[in-house]
Amino acid sequence: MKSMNLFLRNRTVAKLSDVERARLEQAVTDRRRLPARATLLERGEALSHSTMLIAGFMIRYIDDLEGRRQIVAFHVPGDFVDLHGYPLKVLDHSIATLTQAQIATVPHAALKRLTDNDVEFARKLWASTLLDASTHREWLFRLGRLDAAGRVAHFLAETNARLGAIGLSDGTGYDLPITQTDLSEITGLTSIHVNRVLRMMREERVCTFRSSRVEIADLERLERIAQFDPTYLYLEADVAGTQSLDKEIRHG
Amino acid sequence: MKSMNLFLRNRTVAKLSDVERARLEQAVTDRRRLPARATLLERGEALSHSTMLIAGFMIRYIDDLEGRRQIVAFHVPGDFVDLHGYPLKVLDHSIATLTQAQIATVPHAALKRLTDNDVEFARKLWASTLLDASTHREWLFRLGRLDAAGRVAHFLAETNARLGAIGLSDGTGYDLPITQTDLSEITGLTSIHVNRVLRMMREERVCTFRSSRVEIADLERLERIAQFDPTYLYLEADVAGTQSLDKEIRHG
DNA sequence: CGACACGTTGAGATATATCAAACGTGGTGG
DNA sequence: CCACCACGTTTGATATATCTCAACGTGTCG
Repeated sequence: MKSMNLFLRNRTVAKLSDVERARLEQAVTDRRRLPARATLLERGEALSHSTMLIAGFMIRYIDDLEGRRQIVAFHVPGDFVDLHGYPLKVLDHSIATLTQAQIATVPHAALKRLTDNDVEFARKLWASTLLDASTHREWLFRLGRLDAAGRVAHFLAETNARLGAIGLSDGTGYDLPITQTDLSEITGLTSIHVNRVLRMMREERVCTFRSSRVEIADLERLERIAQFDPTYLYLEADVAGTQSLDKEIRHG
Repeated sequence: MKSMNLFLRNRTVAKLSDVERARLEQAVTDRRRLPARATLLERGEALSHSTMLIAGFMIRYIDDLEGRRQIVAFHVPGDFVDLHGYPLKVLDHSIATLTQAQIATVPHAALKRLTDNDVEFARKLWASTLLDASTHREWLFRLGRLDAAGRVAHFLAETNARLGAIGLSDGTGYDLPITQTDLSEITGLTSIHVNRVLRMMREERVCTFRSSRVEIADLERLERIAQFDPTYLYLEADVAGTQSLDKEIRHG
């Protein structure tokens, strides 16, 4: 599989041309497989290349004093996991795999070469890092304004939409081989409480999360519980099985 | 006052040269004053220019279904409030003033002109938007892992450090003309609980927040309660009155 | 088969929210 | 200059969501 096939797939901003995609592809110097739950980068390390996720799931996280981690980003195939490390040079967080993963590496020198000659391309890469920032903001909304059920539902709805955009969800379910503890580190809850929320969702026939798979029984209700409005993902309108709320509701 | 004087002041990344600063200054087409609590931009609006905050405080926020807002970013003088609107074109959140504010406007056409001819400068602007993303991530940590006292303390410690970098805090106190309700919308708490936390901080002689002013009695304790580690701000080492934790503690 | 990681459940503790009311205080109009 | 109003702050009593601790269940893999 080409590494860059999924990058910015079905996004409304920063759409890459075939030429740009090919150039990025050529800049890949290394492809490899990472085991599950492996740390790729520690907070504070200097970077000389960036990582494209081709298959599997990765996270970015920050630890507190007791070593409990807060996951601040969740990555799906096609995500340029640490492209922001190119302009920033040092990262303020760590990066790890959640599942076994396949990655491709692009040296910063190559990115420099590509962007020095092509302002438009540089602007697209810039925009792609801002999509991550947009997702950060929605996560802030999630943690600051939603209760436990809303947070879990929001993550499941968001992941459904993102996976839909890359062909890994048809809107009725998707594979998600992560633990309830991972989910708790994403949602700022305890794994025990996540478990109770999941039971409630199962009993209420909203969705199930069992043996590494999410089955969505009632997408509309899931997204309502989550107050999910996919605007922030900048996805093409027809992508994914997302019902989405009538925009007026949220904007009203 | 020159609009761009404070932009990226005392940051370790994306430091601007005098020439770059002057060019940005020349790109300013408009300066004006905004009243307190005025909305500058609504989520979803298309943008043709970006806003530099010169004086006062502004926020970016997302509303939930009941119209309660979650503040996702807090801006101090010298911040390019919506530079990310240049590559993104449409924003996923709203922007408003908290206090009376003074702003300068830079048209996107001018930004295009400046960056088309200067790749290095473009990369710096890119990096500056990534500093915001870094702050978003720390806020996720704050909401996901800290209790009420920690969250309030974290915001006060962060603001102390950021204001220190632009000469508006000497580490013992600073002006912060916002309400406890604003604070609650930043920290994801109720204003009543924020009030109780503030009382505790006052009684414990950590800091006071009264009549629009923060007085820090014990910065080290404030930062410990907040688990505050300013790495994510990418500030010059000697700036601000921040004590900061020994890095080893947090990284361990 | 046993070990280990992950999931599930219950009982009780605790942090934070909610509801209600009183208290400043600065600004405005009479 | 006073009276009043609006807004923000403060406090108390009570409700509730989530956490903590502890135990038990279940599937997978060596």
